[in-house]
Amino acid sequence: MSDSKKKKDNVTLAQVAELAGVSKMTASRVLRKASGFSQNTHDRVMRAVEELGYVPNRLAAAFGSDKASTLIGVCVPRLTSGMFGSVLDSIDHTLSRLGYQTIIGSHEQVPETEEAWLTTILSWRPAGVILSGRTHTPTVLEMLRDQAIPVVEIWNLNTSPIDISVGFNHFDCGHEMGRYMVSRGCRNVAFVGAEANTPGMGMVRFDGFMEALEASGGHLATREVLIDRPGFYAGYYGTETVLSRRGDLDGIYYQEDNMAVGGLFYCQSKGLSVPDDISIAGWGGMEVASVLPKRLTTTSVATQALGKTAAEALIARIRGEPVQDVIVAPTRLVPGSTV
Amino acid sequence: MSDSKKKKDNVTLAQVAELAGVSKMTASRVLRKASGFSQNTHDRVMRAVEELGYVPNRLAAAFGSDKASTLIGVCVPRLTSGMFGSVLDSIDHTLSRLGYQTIIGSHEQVPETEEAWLTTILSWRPAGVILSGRTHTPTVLEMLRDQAIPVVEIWNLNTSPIDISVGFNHFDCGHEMGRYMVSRGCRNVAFVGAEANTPGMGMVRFDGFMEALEASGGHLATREVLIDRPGFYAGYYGTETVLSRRGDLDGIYYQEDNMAVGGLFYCQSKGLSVPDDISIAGWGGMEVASVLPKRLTTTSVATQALGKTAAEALIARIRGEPVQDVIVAPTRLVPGSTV
DNA sequence: ATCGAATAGGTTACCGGTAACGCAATGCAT
DNA sequence: ATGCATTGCGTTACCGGTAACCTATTCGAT
Repeated sequence: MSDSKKKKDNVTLAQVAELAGVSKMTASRVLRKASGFSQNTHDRVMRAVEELGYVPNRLAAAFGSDKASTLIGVCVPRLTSGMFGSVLDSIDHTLSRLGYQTIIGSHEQVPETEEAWLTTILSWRPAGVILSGRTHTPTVLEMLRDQAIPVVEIWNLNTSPIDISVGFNHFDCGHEMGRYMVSRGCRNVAFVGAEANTPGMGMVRFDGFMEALEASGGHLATREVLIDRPGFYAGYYGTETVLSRRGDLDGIYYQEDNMAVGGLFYCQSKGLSVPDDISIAGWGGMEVASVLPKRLTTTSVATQALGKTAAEALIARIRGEPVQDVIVAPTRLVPGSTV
Repeated sequence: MSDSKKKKDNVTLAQVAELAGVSKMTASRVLRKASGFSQNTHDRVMRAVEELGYVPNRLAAAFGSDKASTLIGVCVPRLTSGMFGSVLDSIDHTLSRLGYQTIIGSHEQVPETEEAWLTTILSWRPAGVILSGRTHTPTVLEMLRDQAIPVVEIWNLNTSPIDISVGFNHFDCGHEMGRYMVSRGCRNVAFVGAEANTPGMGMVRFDGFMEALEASGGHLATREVLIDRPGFYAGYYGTETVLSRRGDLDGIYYQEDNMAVGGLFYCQSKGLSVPDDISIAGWGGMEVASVLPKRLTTTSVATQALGKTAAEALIARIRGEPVQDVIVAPTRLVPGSTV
């Protein structure tokens, strides 16, 4: 149908302009919906675009103007996690709806990996970046300052953000769960976490948890933070460890739900009754928590809302609209039947 | 420390060249590790880069040469799935290691969404794209042909790919599981799937499963394909449906593991014994399958290998190295204790 | 009728790299 | 000593848009 050979030479704006009988600049104005053209001109340009099958070259646009970039860098701890997957999904949908494209990266909780990623991404002159966590290398801070680029830090609440922060209050999550577990009769509890070498926000929840325990009469009997990534396995084996260490536990708080589920199955395999013999609580409100024979007691977190809010805040800042600097994404303790 | 003001004017290659006492072109050659410079020149340029803190502008490079783009577009069905998350993670790591950046998108199994994404992405003149599934709109095919851009289709095996295909043999997966279930005594089985409106590869597995059933003496009693996305919930309620429809089932094959786990819990809640009363099998080899009280019978699939292979094949093609057109990623039936 | 502002559109220069080409100096075989 | 290939490096043009600036027309108000 079309006259495409091996590799069709891309149609340029100049060709569109020529066919429409206007200058490049006018065609550019029409396509960017800027002002300064008549309805008649608009129609002629659009017809030419249609006829030639013009595909704009954003590379050229972004290069020529440095305001025209619609690239957003997003760096999360890992892509394999359902939680971050959900956040990323939400970010990408929102950005895409607003006309931006997402370049991703994962830092695996290592600040130097984030730095390497940022160095590369900045060479694409993105319109903004979304980082996660609040641990950044000095170089990262310096680069972001030098580029004066909009930044959103997500996941954790950060009261003095680089630019904008949208996150959960992990401390409060842990605190609330601590109080709840004590109120349900837990006295001798353990914490099971993961990623000991590169602690993420799980440790902040632990801090809140500890504070609540101490304030309300509970006691941290032991804790086990595995080197592995959080997940079912880690929860399973972490539970084995803490139980073998202390036989008198009456509750375990896990870094997140998958670990809690792993723990739940471990307890089940040992004939321990939950919550009669031992209570179990997680964090995240992952889907699996709700189809278990016993609904897992957990903190449900709004990952979709977090992503959407973060993306919208970033674009608002890019467009120069007013934005709140610190936004707390909602979390909610959901009592199940495991505490 | 540095003299950064509000917004540091970016250091350009010209400044680097001037400081090194060479021409822009020579500096460019050094940085691209092209040939045509002496060791002495190389050192001087590198010292100038160091001193000025030069950050290359890939936008300009990619724009000026159209061979220099290191942007790769990757479009998956969804980002929230652990399986696709794992593939994406693997792709991103591999691309990053090879010096490329990943722009993502998700199409939710709707070809038109993929088309819209591709249109946008092509305006960035990427070095290549990775798509998933084999359902593409005619416009997508035309655009890819016109741009003559390297393409890898992942996830499903495709014997006549647009360019390169790296995928699982879903048909064989289903076929193998069908034979296995019959060999373990299943006769009257059901299939529970998801995404009825936009079927993905789960349906191909079903086709293979059916063929095996018919060939080996089994019988498909009923099937339920939910509108929802695959997941624990969908599996739970899908199981309720097929069991209420047919009380005489002795086996259920699920589109994937999370659904199977949901089904397992449903059976458990109804006092059905697995596998004595009913057998359950999934697909995917997700982590949760191995910490369950009963190890789920499933097909383990190499998502990491799939991603890595796909990324490597794409880059090889971009670099003009020889590549196999059709690559099958390994899958393996893993007997558990649920069949 | 006159004037200033608003509107429509063109011209020029430039963003920061890279490809293509050219040329001098060097090395090596005859 | 001569011829020729190789190496090292500079010059020029260009990629495809956009910003900044400028001109000509139109229009309403005085």
